[in-house]
Amino acid sequence: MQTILENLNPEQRSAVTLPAESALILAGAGSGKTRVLTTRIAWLIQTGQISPSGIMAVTFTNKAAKEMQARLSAMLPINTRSMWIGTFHGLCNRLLRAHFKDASLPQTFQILDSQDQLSMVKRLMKAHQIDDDKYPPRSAVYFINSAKEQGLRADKVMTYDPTSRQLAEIYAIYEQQCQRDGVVDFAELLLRTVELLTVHQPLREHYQQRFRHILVDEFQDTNDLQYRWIKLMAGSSAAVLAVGDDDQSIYAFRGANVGNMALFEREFQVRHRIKLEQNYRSHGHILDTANALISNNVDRLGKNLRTDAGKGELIRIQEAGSDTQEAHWIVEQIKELTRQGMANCDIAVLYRSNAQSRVIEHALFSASLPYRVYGGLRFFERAEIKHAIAYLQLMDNPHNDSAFLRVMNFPTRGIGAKGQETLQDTARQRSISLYAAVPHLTGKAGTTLSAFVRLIEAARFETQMMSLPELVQRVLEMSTLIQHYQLEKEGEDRIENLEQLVSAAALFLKEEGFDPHAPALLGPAGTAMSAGPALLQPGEPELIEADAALATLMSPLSAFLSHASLEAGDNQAQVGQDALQLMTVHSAKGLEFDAVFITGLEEGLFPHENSAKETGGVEEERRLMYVAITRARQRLFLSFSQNRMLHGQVRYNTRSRFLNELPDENVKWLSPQNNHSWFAAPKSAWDSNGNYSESFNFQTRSAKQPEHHIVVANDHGWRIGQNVQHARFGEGIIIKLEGSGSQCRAHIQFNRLGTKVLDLSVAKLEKV
DNA sequence: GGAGGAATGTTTTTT
DNA sequence: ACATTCCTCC
Repeated sequence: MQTILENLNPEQRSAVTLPAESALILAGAGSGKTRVLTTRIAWLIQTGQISPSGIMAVTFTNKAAKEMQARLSAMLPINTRSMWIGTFHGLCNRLLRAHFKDASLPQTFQILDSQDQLSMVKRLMKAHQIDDDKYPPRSAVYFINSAKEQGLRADKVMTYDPTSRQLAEIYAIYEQQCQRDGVVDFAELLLRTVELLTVHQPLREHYQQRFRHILVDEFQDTNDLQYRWIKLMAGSSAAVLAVGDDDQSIYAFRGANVGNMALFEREFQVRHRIKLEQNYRSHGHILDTANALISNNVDRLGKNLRTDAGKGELIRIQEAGSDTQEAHWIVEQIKELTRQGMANCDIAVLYRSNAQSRVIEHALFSASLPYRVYGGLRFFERAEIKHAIAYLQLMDNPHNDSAFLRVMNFPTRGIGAKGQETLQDTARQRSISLYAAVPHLTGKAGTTLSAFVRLIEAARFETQMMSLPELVQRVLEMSTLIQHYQLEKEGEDRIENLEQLVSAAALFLKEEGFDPHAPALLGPAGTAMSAGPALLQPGEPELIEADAALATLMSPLSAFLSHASLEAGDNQAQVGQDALQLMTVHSAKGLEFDAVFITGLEEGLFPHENSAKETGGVEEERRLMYVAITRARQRLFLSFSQNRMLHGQVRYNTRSRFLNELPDENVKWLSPQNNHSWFAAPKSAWDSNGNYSESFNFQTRSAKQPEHHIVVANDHGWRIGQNVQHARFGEGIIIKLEGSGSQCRAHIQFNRLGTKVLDLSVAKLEKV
């Protein structure tokens, strides 16, 4: 035991050896958070306080869960597969599989990913003749997901105007359809589990007694529903160890609620709050900079990183004339770093939004520097893979209409739009799935669709004794997907991907501990999995607890399909041996590099202009900047550009307010500072709530701008952030200016009427 | 059913 | 600017 506690600093050690009660660990960037989490688990087991089955550890990403498992098995000779370590969604999936009857789900329920969810909503809106201009499907999806995150079903959503009533109606229709199809979306996995545990006392008490220790990673990123789930699983006696960093909360835009940290302290009667402030990653100048920047935020739980490493190099700041020049400067700096012996893969170029990568990529490519861009399509999101998966889904659960629609005519088999419509009408009239509606059709559509149904049935019959990889292989043949892509001009890659699906299936079996030869369609007891209608009677209280191993809960096929939805696979970007790393600041969270470039530090870009409209938006941007800075171990380079091409137009931006928040003694300006009073925002103009600062950016239509010439005065005298009064619209604030000369428009956020775009030569505005 | 042109919407992202 | 999706026409 001594060994695992060795080399921990006092803070880490006290976190690892906390008594069995709930506690909050404020883990700063680079403070050894994962190490503390895994060592805590190992210590609990090794000291005999708990058996592995009494522990649950929750993360947000599969990557984090895997890393935790890997580190644990390196520390302890235990089988981590049998432990409850996983993502929120993965663990809820397990619970629902074990108690599908009590959750009113079919045994083979399937998981919709975001794409599927959106197309389902689109489809339903069309079928119910709901105007998708007035109610964009995206916002309907957003409405549904946020309602679910608040724990609200369609009949419980507050409606106060025609719009919300319509959205609630869409939600209700969607909910019904999901239940009929036997599918659940991501939010539903959580909500179903929360409802199940709320309603089902014996089940709830069972798990509350089982898990004596619950550990939650990245607690600042939890949403309200996830918090409720943790609370239900913990009950009154489990010890919850919440690990997080409020300064790294950058996901409020998708429902994360930092407030959960404070709420947790109150509701779980937390007596121990431990701060991990010793940083093992960055040199002094970098940390000082990060600390100074983040101190501009109010309402922090409070934390200051320190390091034993030396001050290191000053942070370099470069002002470029244009985005192209910025990219060239980056190339030069990278060349110098690699000349000094730094590996490409230890250097990262970060940006606020993906659109910025293009120019940088171009410069790197021209300089023949190897790079890898993160983000983009992942394996299971590729169209050809989604098609193959849809066939597999139909074999597992033929009532999945989304899957049916995706492939009933792919590859094309002569089922036109009309036939599809007839089928959908029939199904809707009878309240049955498309699959079940096929026998009711007559005519040509009926014949071709029956053939399709027979294909699925034949596939099920033929493969009933096959292992999963064999089954996948056979389905690729029977569906004629491979054949189809062979005829396509550029189908090579797609065929390669489809073949990779077979090996992905084999790898999956191995990783999850399935018998590699077990029939893929049969459930754990060797029984056929029921793909029956979703309307199941709640069974008797079943206290057969969910085993952590998927192999005991699902057929290999069902398990593989959940895996495909829950873990979309790697971003299969350019895989270079020793490549530079390009990514957004968001995706850099949790990573670290010897040298980091943070680019595009301009008002409107970083902080992003949209953030000014949201409450706390600029604070979140500042945390994002904090995350970016703390990725760097030795060298940090910051850059901004006087103009850049965005959305096909040249934009003129002022430098980011964040640059001015960095202490002079930690930075070195490489370019002479441009100090036009209206060009660089004076320090005094910033407001830590961030609502506002002096800056301007406006767009012009001229296609080619001289690269270094930038000074275009805002001749109309208006500034972003100016409070204004309009005769009809009342008071507001200018949030954006565009155009120049006589064609200048201002975007104004009015206090009462929302945002309007006004022509400055026409509108009568007064400064307030 | 597929090619090709118009319309559209561009912050961040995991599950 | 550029990618994606929609829509029309053969």
